[in-house]
Amino acid sequence: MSKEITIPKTPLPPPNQAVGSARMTAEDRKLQILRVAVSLFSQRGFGGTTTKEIAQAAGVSEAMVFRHYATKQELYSAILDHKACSGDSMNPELMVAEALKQKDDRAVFEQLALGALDHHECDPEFQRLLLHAALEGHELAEMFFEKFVRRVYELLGDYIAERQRDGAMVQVDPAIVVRSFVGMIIHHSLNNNLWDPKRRLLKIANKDAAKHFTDILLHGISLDGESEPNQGTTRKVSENGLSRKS
Amino acid sequence: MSKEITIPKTPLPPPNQAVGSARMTAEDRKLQILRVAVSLFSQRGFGGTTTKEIAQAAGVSEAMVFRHYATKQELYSAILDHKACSGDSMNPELMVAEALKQKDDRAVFEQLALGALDHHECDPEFQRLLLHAALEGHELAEMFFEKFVRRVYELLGDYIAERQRDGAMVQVDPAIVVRSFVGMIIHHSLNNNLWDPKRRLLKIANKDAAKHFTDILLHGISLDGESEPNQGTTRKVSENGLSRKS
DNA sequence: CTCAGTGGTAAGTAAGTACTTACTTTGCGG
DNA sequence: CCGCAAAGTAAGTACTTACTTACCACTGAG
Repeated sequence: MSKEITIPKTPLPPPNQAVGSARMTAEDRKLQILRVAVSLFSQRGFGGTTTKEIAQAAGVSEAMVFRHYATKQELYSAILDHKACSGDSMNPELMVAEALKQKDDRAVFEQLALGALDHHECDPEFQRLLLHAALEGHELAEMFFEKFVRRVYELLGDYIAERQRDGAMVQVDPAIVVRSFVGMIIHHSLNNNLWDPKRRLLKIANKDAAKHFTDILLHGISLDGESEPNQGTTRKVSENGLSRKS
Repeated sequence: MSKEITIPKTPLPPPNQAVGSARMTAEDRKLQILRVAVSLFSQRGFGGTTTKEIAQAAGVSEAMVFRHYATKQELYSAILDHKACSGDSMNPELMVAEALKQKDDRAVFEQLALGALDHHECDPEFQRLLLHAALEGHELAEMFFEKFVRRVYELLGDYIAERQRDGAMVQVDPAIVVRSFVGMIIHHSLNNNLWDPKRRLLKIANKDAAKHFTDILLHGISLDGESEPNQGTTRKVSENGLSRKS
């Protein structure tokens, strides 16, 4: 079935010994090993990466890897810890605190989207690593979910509920609104990083993407006024648990 | 760093020899091996699954696996072929042909969403398999992208462009609308299958999810009429390349 | 200089790994 | 019942894997 296949085993970026093979302090070497391991694990996953490859990529012998990390597992965990905890933009609250207070819907969603898109763009390894971890059932994926995803849902969910009470948004389960919006963002990043890195389907700057996603979330794409019965099926919103003023 | 971790190696569903260890025809056994391999590969990925495990799960000796599939790669490819080509609902056109002709926007989007959600729900292995393939850079992922994803973008994109010409939708790049909508759907399935199988964040029937996603795409969540300057920043739609009759 | 400590390695080892070979069992048409 | 092909296996092979051991080389304080 289909033609012969040999898994690419992408040709291993040339041994990273630029200036690296010169003697380093333990700390530096440990970090360097971690960094090349990040790159390899994110490309090939845990099971697909060998300690030998890691050592080669770092320009040292395998024994050095094991001097710094007792086991391959420990190295993997160290990576995920490092990525998840070195909290650069790991805090959604900070990113939109101002907008939240001012109840500036557009700013809330757009800033959040832009923050996420930029983060995924400048650190694409993170998303791949996380996916691998989730697929392999690694507990660090669960940790990320609990510590980050959950908080985004609470933060945004609460805000939406508040705006609904203000009469500024339609009555839908806030969770589904969050899921919709997060879906647009994550899926877009996933396309850029994994499925379509060449941007064959859609090439757009993060800023524009964030704007358009926010537009769609807030206002949708239909132009028909509140009347204009297009099909009879169009616009029976209230049947779906949605209610709208007009 | 963090506590000791041993990758789960989920305890291997008990040797699948229900009645299976009785002698089977070559054809049946081949299919059975393929089926258990699907399950294992989707759980552990290609690199994480051993041919021994596959044989054990199928209740036969390893040699049998290699009688039916010359190499592990061939087995993997056979699986992806099988999944991708056994075109149950692999054809988006069919699912919405009627609605497309009638220009029933709601039906187009809602039916597509429901179809995808149902498919992912009743065959969760497929999504995992595909993700593994994409992460590992397997060409079958590329094939899926070309044969399916691309067609969805063309189909939906063309439809949206048409509706824009009809004056029924706002002028945005159709591709970004497609991305938004597909994002909601895929991300929702991914949550259900991978991140949050217990539905802690959002528990909702596929039918309802499809409806709500469609609602949001078509009409958004804001209630402020076309006027009512909420913040000054809210509603400068036309600046973003969006135009709206109003 | 010396000599201890640190950064580094060559060359293992035991347990896997994908894949083979040579052999046994089983069912079935004649 | 015979014969024989197809279903099935036990026990390899050649190689890789994660991890170790025992040893070197450089450096800088005394």
